[in-house]
Amino acid sequence: MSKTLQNIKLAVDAIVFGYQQNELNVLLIKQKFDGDTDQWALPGGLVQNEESLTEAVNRELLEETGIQLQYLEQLYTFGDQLDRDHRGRVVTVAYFGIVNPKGMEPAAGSDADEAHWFPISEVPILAFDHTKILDVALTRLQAKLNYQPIGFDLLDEQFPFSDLESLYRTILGKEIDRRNFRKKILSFGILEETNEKRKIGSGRPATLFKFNKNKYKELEQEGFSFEIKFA
Amino acid sequence: MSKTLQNIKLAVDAIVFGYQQNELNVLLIKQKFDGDTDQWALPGGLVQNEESLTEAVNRELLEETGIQLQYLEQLYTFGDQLDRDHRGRVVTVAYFGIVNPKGMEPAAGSDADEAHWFPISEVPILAFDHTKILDVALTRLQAKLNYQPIGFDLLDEQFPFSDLESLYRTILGKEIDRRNFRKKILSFGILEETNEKRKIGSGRPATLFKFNKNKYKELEQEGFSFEIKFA
DNA sequence: ACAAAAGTGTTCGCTTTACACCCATGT
DNA sequence: ACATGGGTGTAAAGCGAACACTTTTGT
Repeated sequence: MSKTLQNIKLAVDAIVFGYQQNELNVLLIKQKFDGDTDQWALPGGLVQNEESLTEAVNRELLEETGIQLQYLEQLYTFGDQLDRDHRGRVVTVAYFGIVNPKGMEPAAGSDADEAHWFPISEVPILAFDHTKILDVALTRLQAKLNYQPIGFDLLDEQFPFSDLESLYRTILGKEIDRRNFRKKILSFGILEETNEKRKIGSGRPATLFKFNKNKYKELEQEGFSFEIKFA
Repeated sequence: MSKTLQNIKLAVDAIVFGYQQNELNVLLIKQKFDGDTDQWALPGGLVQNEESLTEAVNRELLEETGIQLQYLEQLYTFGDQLDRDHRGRVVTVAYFGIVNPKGMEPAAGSDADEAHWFPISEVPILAFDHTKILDVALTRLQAKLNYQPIGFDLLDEQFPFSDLESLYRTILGKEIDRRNFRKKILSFGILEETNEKRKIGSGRPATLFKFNKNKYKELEQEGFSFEIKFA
């Protein structure tokens, strides 16, 4: 076994989802290439020698978009397509995160010309294999919605029930029964009713709820599991 | 942004589970280090420049143990612990697979002194962070058992129902109700009853079943999902 | 005849589903 | 008064959980 020197670069990419105006959005940057046409891409870049993968992805995200997240989850490592990056062989570890984009306006950094939220339905063709990566992330997001209370991270701290409903409807792309949905979620006991109401134009004002994270963690420890099924 | 040359090595590791004599086993190799004490480790090694990750892990597995699998699934990429390998910074992509060890006796290759099946309960302390990796893989295996028909890959082509029962009991580490389990599995319609029976010593001979993979794929396409719950 | 393993149904409670009308506010 | 979105209950069906005796073989 003669060993030639390994010449593989290791990168990280971040898929950050946000939810705004009844639409699922994803954070993209405009890549500046020397002498190449600009293209939109997921934020990300090469891992540095002395940083962990988690550090790398958080750093890249901050540098390129100005956004910081509390939590990014490892999604998948893409390294089977040898020519996925024309600059040489690059294996990338993709992370995904979700955030309420309110007050999270991206500020372009040094690596990127621009950083923007794109509604999922309007995502342009992406650089490298990022379209595929986004697709994998989206599938994971949809799956997680059913067994983890991630919906709350995408909403404001206080939200009317209808926001949660339409979030599920939007991301899963199916209709859900309002009554059954509300009953189910409330039965978990992880939502707190506030005294505030939201009025928007006409219609009855909605009671605002907030997610009780401590209660959720407590229940989780007792073996409770968040789970929503839709036929 | 001054770029220093990236000096990170990329490796793959394989966690291969087998089921034998009512015990879950895992495939390990004895690592030969020059001037270092021998240690048991997961099969794996550095990715070569011109091969995909999947190719790499299959190649390493074949070289080190003589075993070939049809399917290895990506588990997780371990790269947050900078000193996980004392030979320098190594990020490893772990894959896991399951196999019926019958007729899969490991043959040690050039990289490894020996390769052996170890019952999970008797796994020694492993090299690097392989103990942790194995732990992650085990958790995943237990989870998958409940929503994918992987149990059948661990058994002989034809098996009595009791084998499947004890496989679940062993891997999940809990008791299961024989009647309910059988009812549930049979209700999926993915098992075929054969005309053969197995007798072992005393006791009523057991009808042998076989897994109908085509039927399963068909049903899956129609939206059917294999799912077993135990309280 | 006894020991050993395989095979088999029913009942109860809970969860899921389907479904339609009234309430509070703005215009 | 009407339009708009919020809020609510019940019945039927399906699923999961609990549970014990009979059958077939070897010794």
